[in-house]
Amino acid sequence: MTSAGDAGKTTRQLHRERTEAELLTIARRHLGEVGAAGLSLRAIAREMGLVSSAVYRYFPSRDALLTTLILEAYNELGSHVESAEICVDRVNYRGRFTASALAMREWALDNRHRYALIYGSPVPGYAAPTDTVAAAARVGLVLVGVLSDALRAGHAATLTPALETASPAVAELSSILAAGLPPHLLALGVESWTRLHGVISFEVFGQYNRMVLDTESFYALVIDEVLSRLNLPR
Amino acid sequence: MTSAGDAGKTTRQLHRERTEAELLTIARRHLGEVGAAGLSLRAIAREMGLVSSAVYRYFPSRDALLTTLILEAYNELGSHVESAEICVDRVNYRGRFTASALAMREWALDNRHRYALIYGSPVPGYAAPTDTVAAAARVGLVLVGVLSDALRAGHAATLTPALETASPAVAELSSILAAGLPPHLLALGVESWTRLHGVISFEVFGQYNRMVLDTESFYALVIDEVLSRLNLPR
DNA sequence: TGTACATCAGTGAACGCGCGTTCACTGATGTAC
DNA sequence: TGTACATCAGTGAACGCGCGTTCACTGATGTAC
Repeated sequence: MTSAGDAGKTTRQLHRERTEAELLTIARRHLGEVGAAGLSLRAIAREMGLVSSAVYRYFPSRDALLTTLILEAYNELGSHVESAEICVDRVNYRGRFTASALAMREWALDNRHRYALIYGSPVPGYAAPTDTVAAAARVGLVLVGVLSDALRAGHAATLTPALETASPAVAELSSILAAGLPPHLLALGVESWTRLHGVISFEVFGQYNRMVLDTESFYALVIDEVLSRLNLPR
Repeated sequence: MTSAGDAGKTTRQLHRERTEAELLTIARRHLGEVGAAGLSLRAIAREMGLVSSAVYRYFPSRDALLTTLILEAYNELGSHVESAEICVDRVNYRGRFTASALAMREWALDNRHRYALIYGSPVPGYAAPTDTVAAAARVGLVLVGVLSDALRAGHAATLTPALETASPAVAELSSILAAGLPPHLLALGVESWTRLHGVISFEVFGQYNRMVLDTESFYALVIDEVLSRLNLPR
């Protein structure tokens, strides 16, 4: 039970950390079963064998718990994608993009309710704090990073006239995300990310029922389409 | 208050129809204020000045009411897009596609909660009946119809090798949607639709906050990208 | 090492709320003769 | 046109449920001397 980071911690601290972790584990599972709107502090407490008010020693309110879960979901998705991408040879741009895209879908399918939590309809009555922005941007950063590296290596996507004129639409992003990437490429990156998200959300939310039979190969097809638009070298 | 279709109807029937319509109007507004998960029969009855049990004379359960609202939303979105597309000169394929795409976004922004209802996270505890499929397909049908007409006029999108081999992924659709359209074009159509949806859902659900500044021109850019992929004649 | 006090995780009862759904009923509207 | 019966929209009370949050409390753990 004791791990490296436990040194110098009191019994109380260790206990608190373990309880909080267990609380989150159960919350995560409940989220997967009933969805965000149905997530109940009392139900979580009940399952832990705690009285409902005890949960308030760990989270000041239901909203605070939700915020934690949302941040966690963004970060887990982010690191899932990051660690898939990092395994690919740096100069294999297509491979890096493909690995990222596949990791996105994989995480979404394994964590449908959590994907819904962060990308689906906003939870009624819940207002997301602004500090989720950085966590939310991680996936986008990975994709844009590939484009950025490819560009530095001399591989650029074809620019259409519309792309050049409309590019200021995503201007503000450049400061947050990827300094040095020209705005039209950034716009293309955001659009590519959106394309992947669109397919995933249609699949996860059941819109492809009785429409797209083999969602996996359809996703592969979309990746292929995106790659050829981005003109990444083979 | 009396309309053309009222002929031969009894006072009771007329009253019932008016009450049901008012019920739905209020339900629609509540949906826009609290979202699907928070929609409450009691709150609707309260606002109508009815006792809560009276609602059961009109809808056998909360789920039945939700189903009606969902069907209604699909059909309204569907006819909104259809009537935008029908106004464009038949041989102006780009115009027809653009008009449809703009109508999709327009409806979504004017009906954010209803868009969430049909395309967002599934409502917890609610199981959608299968008869929504036809209503859900209407938007897709419009887009695919444009492609189909363009093809008949001799304009076809470029096929990539991946597109040809992966095409069976959407095979079943062909029977439902557009007989006569080759599967790869159908796949491209579904992908185009998904692209539009991806952008709209990111915008409606707030993912573009602090990322895409001018969502309207970004959407225009995406339409442009999709059009050039589809190779529709100018 | 031992004692006195401070911290704080967890308790249990309570507040006040809203929800979906059932059921026996009343009284107005509709229908058959 | 008038009467007798059937239909059915709306009532009001009730059932049983779950929820988030507050609050004074107990008792174990931690800390300062």
